[in-house]
Amino acid sequence: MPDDEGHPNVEEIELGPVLAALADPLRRRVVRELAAEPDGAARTCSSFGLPVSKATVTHHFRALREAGLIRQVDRGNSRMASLRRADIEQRFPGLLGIVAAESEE
Amino acid sequence: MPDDEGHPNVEEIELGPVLAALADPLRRRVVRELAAEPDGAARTCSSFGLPVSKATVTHHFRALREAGLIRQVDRGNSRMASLRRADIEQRFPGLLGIVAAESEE
DNA sequence: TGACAGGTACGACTGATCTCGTACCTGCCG
DNA sequence: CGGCAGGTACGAGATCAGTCGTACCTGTCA
Repeated sequence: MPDDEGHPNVEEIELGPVLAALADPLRRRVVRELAAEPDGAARTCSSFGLPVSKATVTHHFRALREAGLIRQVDRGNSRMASLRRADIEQRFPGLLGIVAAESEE
Repeated sequence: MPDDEGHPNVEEIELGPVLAALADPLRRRVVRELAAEPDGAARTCSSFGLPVSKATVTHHFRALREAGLIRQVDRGNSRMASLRRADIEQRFPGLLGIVAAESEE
């Protein structure tokens, strides 16, 4: 099963890119908010209210998607992002919990 | 209790710098090798045989030290590095296990 | 149909990061 | 003492990452 539009499949998720993606505070915030929602929840990119331009938002979501942290699917007008919770938990158990436990600053 | 020579104390260890430090494969390798040794084990910087110059080795060990991942103490001629296992485990439980579980490539 | 909102693509700028060479300091040992 | 090995400091080069503006595409909705 090949990659679907830049989404690595589970066994292709590498620790290096994942940690690099999570090194950015804005991306960590996205993951944290998604982790706080019920499993499978999907939100639009713009619903996070990131304090950067649209182009930069796209850039950050691509980083998350290519690292394998989120899945993005087109739904009509927008593109919904959801956390790949089970996949990440399978590859790196506990990692999501560490990110989710970080407090806002 | 102030920082000791660039070593943050436990409550000052932040997730961002830690993840940024671990995003580099060379630094992850150092942490992995230290994690594989008995607790408290100390090794010289050069004993890891990193495939980079001395100056670059110093750079990477500073990144690890300032993130709070290792502790470096002068011992005569050399500077011994040891993993801050308990400190990291207290702040981010499971993180070391994730890094240690990564296989060589 | 036309306007608009959500996203993407591209190019550009800026600052950080990785890398190195060189110079230098400090113990150890012959 | 003199050399050497382990590390650091500094400066430089190259590459990468975060940011933006602009242009553009695509559904939705009045």
